[in-house]
Amino acid sequence: MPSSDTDKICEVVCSEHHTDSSGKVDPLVMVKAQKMGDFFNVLSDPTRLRLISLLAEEEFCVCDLAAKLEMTHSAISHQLRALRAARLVSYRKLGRQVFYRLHDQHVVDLYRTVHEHLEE
Amino acid sequence: MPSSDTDKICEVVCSEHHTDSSGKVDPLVMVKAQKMGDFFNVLSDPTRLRLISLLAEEEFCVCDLAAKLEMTHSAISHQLRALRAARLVSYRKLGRQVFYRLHDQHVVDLYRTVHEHLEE
DNA sequence: CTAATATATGAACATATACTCACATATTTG
DNA sequence: CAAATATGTGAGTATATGTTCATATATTAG
Repeated sequence: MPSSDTDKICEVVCSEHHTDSSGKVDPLVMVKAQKMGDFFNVLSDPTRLRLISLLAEEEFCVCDLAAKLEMTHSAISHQLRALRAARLVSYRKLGRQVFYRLHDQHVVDLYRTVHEHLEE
Repeated sequence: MPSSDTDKICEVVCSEHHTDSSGKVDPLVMVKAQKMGDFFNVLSDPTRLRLISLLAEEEFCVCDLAAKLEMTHSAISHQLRALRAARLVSYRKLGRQVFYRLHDQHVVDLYRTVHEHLEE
């Protein structure tokens, strides 16, 4: 809860330093901030990013993804589930294998943009 | 730990379906994946995204940011600390106030790109 | 059919984290 | 000086989450 006795807001003073009158700028509404946060959250895990880095090159089955990341099938499957829920990957079944690929190019673009940004 | 008794990897079968020989594609190395994850993690919180949405428009002091988000000064200060640590914001002191602004345009671009992407 | 393989998933556990609370620091005001 | 204001921060708590483990489902091999 905001505005307790020991936590008052400064009403007039701060705003006087602003360019416009006072409150023309509004923050992103909560529901949109939440959705945007959820999206970034999917990309905040190293394992999921490594999966994306592989799928950015070609299609892979769960088995190979687990082998390349040297992690258990279970761990990989759980993360692929998260990527599926975020609609970041698609898949096709072939026998008992399931091949995953990136859902569209947009994620790759975002991935590469940030990847380059961090090369400094 | 991978490759327990109940968690063997399929060595040959899966790779035969691939275009190239087998293992030409390598995942993002752990240390880079971690750094990239850390970066996205900063953007995964709704409060921090709302702060960024405000700072994308103009400079604000902590007091006004707290007022606009209807949150305590403490909560805002904690999140600004995270944004500072990630070098996403800069600040200048003016008397007892501290005015924050986005460190560069790159974050704004990323923010707007994803914002538009989610408008579907 | 049974056995083996490939993947999916719920529960449990350990870790990370966002907020509150209390308090510290710094600056201005009286 | 003391009081008020603006911000920063450590500790505690509640929640979220990534992995392991056990198990379930589905497909293929024998």
